[in-house]
Amino acid sequence: MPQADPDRSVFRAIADPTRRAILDRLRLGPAPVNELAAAFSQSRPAISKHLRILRELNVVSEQKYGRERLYRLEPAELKDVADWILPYRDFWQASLGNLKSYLEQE
Amino acid sequence: MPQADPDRSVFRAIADPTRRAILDRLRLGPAPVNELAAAFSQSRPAISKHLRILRELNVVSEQKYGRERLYRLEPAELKDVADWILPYRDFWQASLGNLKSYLEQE
DNA sequence: ATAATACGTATCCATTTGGTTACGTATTAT
DNA sequence: ATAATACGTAACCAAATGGATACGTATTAT
Repeated sequence: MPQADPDRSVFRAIADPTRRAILDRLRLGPAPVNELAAAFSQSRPAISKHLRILRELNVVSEQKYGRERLYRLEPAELKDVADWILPYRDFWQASLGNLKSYLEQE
Repeated sequence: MPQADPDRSVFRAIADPTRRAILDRLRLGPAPVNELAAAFSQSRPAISKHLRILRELNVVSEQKYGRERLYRLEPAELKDVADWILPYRDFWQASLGNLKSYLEQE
């Protein structure tokens, strides 16, 4: 039984590098699909599919303006990622601390 | 031409919920494979495959102790996730701020 | 020496993923 | 009215993913 429940979390949204790049672009401000697609060496429908996933996982929202669709960053769900990663912070800070004291031994 | 370059980033490591759970467990301390596998309703080889991916993406390390393999969290790569998510923080804080002032208008 | 344990790996399989081209539709330009 | 633009979606496809079972090997227990 391969995979009963497909992952609906925001982690799937950011798993793909193209989708991360789209989000990075949207951080600068809303953009229509064509502008987003122009930045990648992929077909526009491919970008549309990525946008659909981002939409369904509520990481972006869409607004119709004439024949364009403005895509806008909806960062609320991304907070889940930040929340998940947070407890790990102590670990790499500890490691960096160890490295620091190791270097200072020289 | 579907996908020239497979994603080797840490984002792939944390894309799968089982792997995130493994990492969460390892935050409490190193563990042998059987203990990790016991926590999931998956076969041990399935967990071994997840561990291999986590190993290859340098999110965990393996150390042989007798016939056991101790897996340990290696959080350095996870910092990339934290670094990536960081700039988005301003956005959801802004949204929460807006909500707050909206509520205070009442 | 033999059996049991703790793994990793090989093989196989169904599903998902991420891409493509072809096409349909709403909106704007001519 | 007709053409062009800006999309979304459908159909299709190869590769990747995540699972299972079967098996091999090193280590420990008997």
